[in-house]
Amino acid sequence: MPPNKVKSAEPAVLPVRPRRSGGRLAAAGAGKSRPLTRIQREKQDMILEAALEVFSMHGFRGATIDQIAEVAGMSKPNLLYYFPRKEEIHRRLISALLHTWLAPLKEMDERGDPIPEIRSYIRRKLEMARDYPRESRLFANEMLQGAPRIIEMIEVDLRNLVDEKAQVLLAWMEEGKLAHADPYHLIFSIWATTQHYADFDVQVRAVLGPDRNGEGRFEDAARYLEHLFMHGLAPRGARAAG
Amino acid sequence: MPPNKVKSAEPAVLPVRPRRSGGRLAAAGAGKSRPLTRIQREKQDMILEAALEVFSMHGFRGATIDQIAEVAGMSKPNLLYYFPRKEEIHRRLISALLHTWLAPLKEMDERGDPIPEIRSYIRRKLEMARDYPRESRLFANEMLQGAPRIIEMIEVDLRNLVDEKAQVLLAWMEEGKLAHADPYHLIFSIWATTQHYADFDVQVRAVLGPDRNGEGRFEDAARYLEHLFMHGLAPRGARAAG
DNA sequence: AGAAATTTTGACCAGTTGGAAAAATGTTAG
DNA sequence: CTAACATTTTTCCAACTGGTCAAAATTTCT
Repeated sequence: MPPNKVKSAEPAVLPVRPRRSGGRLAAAGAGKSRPLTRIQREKQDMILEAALEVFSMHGFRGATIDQIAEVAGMSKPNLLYYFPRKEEIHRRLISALLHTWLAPLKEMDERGDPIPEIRSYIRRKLEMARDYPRESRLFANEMLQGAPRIIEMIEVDLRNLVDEKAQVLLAWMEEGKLAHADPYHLIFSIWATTQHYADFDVQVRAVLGPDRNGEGRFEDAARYLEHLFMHGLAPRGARAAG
Repeated sequence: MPPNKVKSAEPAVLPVRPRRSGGRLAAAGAGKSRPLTRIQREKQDMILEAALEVFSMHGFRGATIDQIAEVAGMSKPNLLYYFPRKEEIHRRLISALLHTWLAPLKEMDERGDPIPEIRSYIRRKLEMARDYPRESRLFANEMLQGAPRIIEMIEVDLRNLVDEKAQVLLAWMEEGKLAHADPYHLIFSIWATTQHYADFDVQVRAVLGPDRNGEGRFEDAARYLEHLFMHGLAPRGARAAG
C-alpha cells in the first residue's frame, strides 16, 4: 500500500506526480521572510480592506472569515493561505490603525500657538472621522470589548503620547494662552466629539435627516466644534461664575 | 423509583406517563398573555441582566446564548424557555434602554434657565455613563453595527425628541441666553463627551492610570465638561475672532 | 518547453452555535 | 393525594465556525 517503487507495472491511473504541496505563505510576523511579491501585497491588501469592512461592523467575534473572504472576492482557504489565522488579520489592522490614529495628536506642536494648534487638531481629527470611518469603528469596537487585543499598546504608546501632550497643554495654560482645564479630559473630549461622527454615523444621519446630511454636514460640525472648544455656549456677555 | 402503583404487571421499566410536554412560555410580544408570575419575572430579569452584561461587551453577533445562560446561572434550554429567541432578549434590552436613555434629554425644560438646564443635562448624562455603563455600551454596539435592530426607533422617537429640543435650544439662543450654535451638533457633543466615559472606559482608565481613576474621576470629568461647555478653552481675556 | 515554486480550489473536520423535542421534575389548586 | 400545569434537564441536530490538507491550476524561472 505505501508507495513502494514498483518499477515495472505502473497502474496507469492517476499520474501520481509527487509534486510537493504548497506550504503556507511565510508569516509576516516572523523575522527573515522574502520581500513579498507584488501579487502577495495586492492580495493581502484586498484581504485587509475587506476585513476592515467586516470587523468594523461586527467586531472581532461577530466577524467571520467567510464573510471577509466573500467581500475580498476569494475563497476562504485562499484567504487563509495569506493570513493563517483570523487574529492575524485583526492584529495587522489594529496596529496599522493605531499608528495613523495617533498621528494628528503627534502633530500638535508645543512651539505653535495654542489656539490654532488645538483648532487644527480638532479639524484633523474630524477629517479622519469623515475619511476613515471604518477605522474609527474598528477602534471603537475594540474599546467596547475591553481592548483585549491592544490593551498593552493603549497602556504604553497611547498613554505616553497623551501624557506628553498633556504636559504641553499644561504649559500653555500656565502661560495664560489657554484656559485652565484638565488636559486629559480635554483630549478625551476632542476624541469623543470627533469620533462620534464616525462611530454613531447612523444616529447622526437619522437625526439630521437627508437634508442636513450632504456636503455641509462636515462643515457644520467643524464650525460648531470650533465654537464649542473656543468659547463654549454661554452667551457672549456672560461672566464666569467660579 | 417513580411512584407508580403497580396494580397488575407493569413492565416496571419506564413509567411512560403520557404527560403533556410543557409548551414554551407565552411570548411577551403577543397580545393577551397571562400576567406573568413572580418567578417568571424574576427569571426574566436574571436573564436580561446577564444578557446586558454579555451583549454590551460582544455585540449581538459576538454574544452567545450559552454565555448568557452561564452568566445567568441556568442552562441554555432553560433560558430558551423564557426567551425563545436570542433576538427576543436583545430587542427587550434595547427598547427598555432607549426609554431610560432619552429620559435626561426629555427633562431639559424650556421654561428653565438655559445655562443651568444644559449644565444639569450634562451632569445627568454623565451620571448615566457612570451608573449604567453597560447600557451605554449596548447602545454603542448597536450603533456601530448600523443599528439594524432599532433603526426605526432612532428615526422616529429619538429624532422627534431631538428635533423638539433643538427648537428649545434655538429659542434660547434667539433670546440671547445662549451662544448661537447648531443645536443638533450641540446635542451630539453632549452625548459624545459623556458617553465616552462609559464606552471607552478601558482607554480612559489606561490613560489616566490608577491614581486619577478613583472617586475623583467622575468629578474631574464633570468639572472639565462644565467648563468646556460654558466657556470653552480660549483664555479668559480673549475676544471672539469671527 | 519543462521544472520548480506559488497560488487556488475542493473536500473535509472538529468544535460551536442557535434552537427543537421530549422527558423529568417541581408546584399548586381542588 | 393527584391531575394539570409550570419549570428544568437531557438529548439531539443542522448550520456555521475557524482551520487543515492534498491535489490541481497557475505562474515563474531557466
